[in-house]
Amino acid sequence: MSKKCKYAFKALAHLAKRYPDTHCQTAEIARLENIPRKFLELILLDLKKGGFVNSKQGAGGGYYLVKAPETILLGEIYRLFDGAIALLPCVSLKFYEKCKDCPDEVACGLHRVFLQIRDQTLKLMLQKTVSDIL
Amino acid sequence: MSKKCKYAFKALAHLAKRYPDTHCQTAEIARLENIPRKFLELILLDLKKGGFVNSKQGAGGGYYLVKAPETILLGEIYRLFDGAIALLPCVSLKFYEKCKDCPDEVACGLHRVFLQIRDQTLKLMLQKTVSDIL
DNA sequence: TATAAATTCTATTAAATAAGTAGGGTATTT
DNA sequence: AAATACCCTACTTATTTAATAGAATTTATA
Repeated sequence: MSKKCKYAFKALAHLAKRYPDTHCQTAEIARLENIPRKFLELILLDLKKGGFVNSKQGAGGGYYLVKAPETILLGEIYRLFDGAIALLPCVSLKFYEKCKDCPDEVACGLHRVFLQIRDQTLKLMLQKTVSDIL
Repeated sequence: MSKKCKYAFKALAHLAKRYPDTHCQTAEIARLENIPRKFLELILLDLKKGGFVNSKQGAGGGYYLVKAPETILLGEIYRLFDGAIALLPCVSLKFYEKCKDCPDEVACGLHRVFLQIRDQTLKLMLQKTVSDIL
């Protein structure tokens, strides 16, 4: 997992603690969660584009969760920042790509095993939510 | 998974088909498995250093498995080429690193979830062997 | 014993990705 | 009007990935 993705999880967890009452500023999140401030700004912007958070500009503004913490699946966030959950593109659901070197996917033993691994990882990632990491 | 690691799996599977009778040359493996030849050479060298294959130099030489296919765990190979199986360094068994930004690992919600994911991935990776990808 | 075949070793390279940093623009409150 | 805080684009630096190149070494065999 990239640091960007990890920081995103931590930022969401931070916002979840305040949900739904109030909002937080990037400077506060950055300080309390030990995330470089300018880097965090980019991350929160991505989370906003993804529809997970919203913001208020100007003095006294800040970020807040749009959805309840228990409705934000960890897998969705992972995909937003790091792409495929699968270890091989040919077993990916959302980022599928055919292997150039593999003539027959159905007969491929690697495909079979890493599909199993993807299945169980995906199951947990789509079952666990932001409220599970508080 | 890096291509290097995927190619390593495919090369091992190729050698496993001949085990224990005969050996294969890199040129043959490269051609039949669609792997760049010179790249494959480096990979086989790493597998040799890792103790999984052995080689015979000179005309008529080649590579062959040292261990039976069913004793080569996919997780070992993965670690040799791509390092940690875990998605976070702080939940890695063999490549553990403390998170600089996290004050308390035990209380960390991310740690908890990604430890679960690591556990189930590790279980499959150390249970499946080269003979499972033939 | 020369030659061809095959592995071994070292170095280099091009492209992509990761992890930030910088600086100004825009909106809002006081 | 000034301060605050998000918004946006660009840039940088280091690392990793996926090879490629070429020569050295070893071995079988003709």
